[in-house]
Amino acid sequence: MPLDRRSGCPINLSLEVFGDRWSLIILRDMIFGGRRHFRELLNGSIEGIASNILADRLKRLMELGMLTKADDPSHKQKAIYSLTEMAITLVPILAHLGAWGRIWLPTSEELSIRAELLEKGGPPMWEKFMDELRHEHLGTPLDTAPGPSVRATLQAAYQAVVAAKALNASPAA
Amino acid sequence: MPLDRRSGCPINLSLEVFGDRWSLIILRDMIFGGRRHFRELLNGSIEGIASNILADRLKRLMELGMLTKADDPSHKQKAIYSLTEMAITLVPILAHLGAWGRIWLPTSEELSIRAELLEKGGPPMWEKFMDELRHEHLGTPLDTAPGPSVRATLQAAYQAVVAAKALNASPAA
DNA sequence: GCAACCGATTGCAAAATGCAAGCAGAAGAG
DNA sequence: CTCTTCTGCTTGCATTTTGCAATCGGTTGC
Repeated sequence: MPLDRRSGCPINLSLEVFGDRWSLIILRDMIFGGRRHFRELLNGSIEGIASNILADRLKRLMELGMLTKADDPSHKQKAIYSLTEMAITLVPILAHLGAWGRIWLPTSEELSIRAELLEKGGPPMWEKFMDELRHEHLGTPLDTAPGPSVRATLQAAYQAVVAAKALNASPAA
Repeated sequence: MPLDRRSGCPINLSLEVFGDRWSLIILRDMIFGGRRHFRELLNGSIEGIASNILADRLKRLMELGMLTKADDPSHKQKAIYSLTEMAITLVPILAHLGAWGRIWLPTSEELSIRAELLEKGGPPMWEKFMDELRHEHLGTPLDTAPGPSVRATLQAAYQAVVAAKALNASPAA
C-alpha cells in the first residue's frame, strides 16, 4: 500500500492515507476507545483485525506521521502508541463520518449513540475532545474546565444504551 | 468487497461503503467534475482508474443506493449516472477531507485551490452546492438565487491557478 | 462502408488480505 | 526457581482484490 502519489488532489491523497479497511478503524479505537497498546487494539476492536495487518498498519501510520511509538516505562515489553496532531485533527471528519453513517447505514443503536452525541455536541465538543486528546497524547496542558471528559461522556451514553437494552430483553419479573 | 457487516459501528459501516481506493474518487469526479458517463469517469480522472474496476464500483455504488443509472435519451448506448441524496450528503465530508488533506499532505497547488475555496465557503456554500446537485441529479427545483454555480466557481479558481502557473513558468518576454 | 466511440467483459499477473501458528523475551503467581 | 501468561510482532500459506491490456457486440457520425 504505497503512497504512490497518483495525484496531488487533497481527496485522493487523503484516501491514500486511510482509504483502506483498517487504518481508520485503528485510529477510531485509539481516539474513542483510548487504546494505546498493540494487544488492546488487537483484541479490543469489535471488527477483529488480524495481528499482521495491525502491525503493518501501525508501521504505516507511523511512517505517515499519524502515530508515534514509545516504550512503556512500566513494562519493558510494552510499546505505547500516541496520536500526533495530524491524527487528532481527524476528529471532525470522524464526527461527520459517524453522523453520515448513522443516517444512511444500518448502524446498531448502542454503537451509534456516540456518533449522535458527538454530532449534537458540534464543533465545541470536538474542540474539547481534541484538547483532551492533545493532553493525553502530546502532554500539552488542558485549557478546558475540569469535569467529565468527552470520552467518558460518550462511553457512559454507550453503557446506558446497553443497559437499557439488556433490561428490555429481560424485563424485571 | 462485500458489505459483510463487521460491526454496526457508523464509522465501520461508512468504511465498508467507501473505504477503498476508488469509490470516493468516482464520487468526487461526479460531484466536483460533473461527470455522468462511463467514459467521462474513465478518461477524466487524473488518477487513471481501470475500466473493470470502474464498472465494478459503479455497480457496487448502485447496489448501495449511492447512484442510479438511466438511459441517455440522446444516445442509445450511453448510460447516465446520477447521484442519490445519500451521495449528495457526502459534500460536507468531502469538504472536510479536502481541508484536512490540504493541511497535512503534499497537495498540488492547482488541485487544492478548490478545497481551500470550499473550506472558506463553509456550510452555506456546501448547502448551495448540494442544492445545485439535487437540481442536476434529482430534478428538484433550485431554491437559491441564480448566479454562477458553486462548481463553476471552483472550476474558475482552478483554471486561474493553472493559468498563473503557466505564466510564471514562461513569463512574458 | 467504415472508423470512432459506447459501456462494459475477459484473462492473467501481481499485490493485498485473512487466518492460524509460532517466536523470543519479560512479568506475575506460587 | 518454575511455570504460566502476556508482550509486540513475524511467518507461511490460501484466498481475494487489484491493475493492466486486449477485446466485445453494438451504435453513431461521416
